[in-house]
Amino acid sequence: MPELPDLQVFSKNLVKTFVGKTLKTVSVRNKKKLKVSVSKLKRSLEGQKLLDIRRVGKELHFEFSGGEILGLHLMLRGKLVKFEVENNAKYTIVELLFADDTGLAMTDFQGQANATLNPEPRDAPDAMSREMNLAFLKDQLSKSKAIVKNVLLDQHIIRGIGNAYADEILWDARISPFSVSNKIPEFGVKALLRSIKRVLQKAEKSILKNHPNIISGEVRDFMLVHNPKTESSPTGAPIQVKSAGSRKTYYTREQKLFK
DNA sequence: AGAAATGTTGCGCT
DNA sequence: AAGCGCAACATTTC
Repeated sequence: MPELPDLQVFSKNLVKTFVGKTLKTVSVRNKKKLKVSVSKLKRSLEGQKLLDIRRVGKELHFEFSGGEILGLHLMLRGKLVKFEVENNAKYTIVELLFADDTGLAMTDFQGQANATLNPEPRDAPDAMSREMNLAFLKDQLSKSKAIVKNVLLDQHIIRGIGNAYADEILWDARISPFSVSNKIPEFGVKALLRSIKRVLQKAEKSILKNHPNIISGEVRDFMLVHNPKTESSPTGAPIQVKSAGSRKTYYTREQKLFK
């Protein structure tokens, strides 16, 4: 559910509540997606101090004093819930209980949200990182015949952009989501890069301002085109919708189609 | 009360 | 063979 800007704000808010605390117990209520044994997870993390929480792509990384990292991925419907002493949330996947009896649970009624111990570092740069620059984007687009929206969404190429923000970014850059990646000229790639950074940065600021303590859910009321309640873009063009499965692409004729 | 929404994986088709 | 489209995940929330 949440996308990069939401997760970025969650990580900041979680830092305020939990960093510096010592983990008393980690409990796994649903181990379908857990790739290590529960005993190894407990051995690695329990008794360790939480040093930092960072967003990496669409994951949240909890860094502990022993050097181990717990990665949480909320997938489509995962939620984070704070609790005291006892976690009564339904559909809990994992729960962290700290020494002061405050805790954090990750829940998901679909059972898709997952936890990883020491997630593998990936080559693909985070959308907000310095490595995500013009040279990189140009290179990636030049070697792909896929439509540009699919490149933005491909977590093996760029980490962190989801369906809704991909539409917002492409509208901001005035590039059609159906443009063929290797046909986009340099000025288009530049615009796209600027829009990636601008749209994500603006969204993060807005979420932080309007939902200063949020650690769950998603905020998308400010979205300009990826928004079923809106009929036209700020510049007056009717918004078109194309469905692919259950996911939708929102766009307008203002966006240039390179093919 | 029925539709809609988000991400990832894996499979089949072109 | 790269790239697309779909199904599955299974319940909540609007």
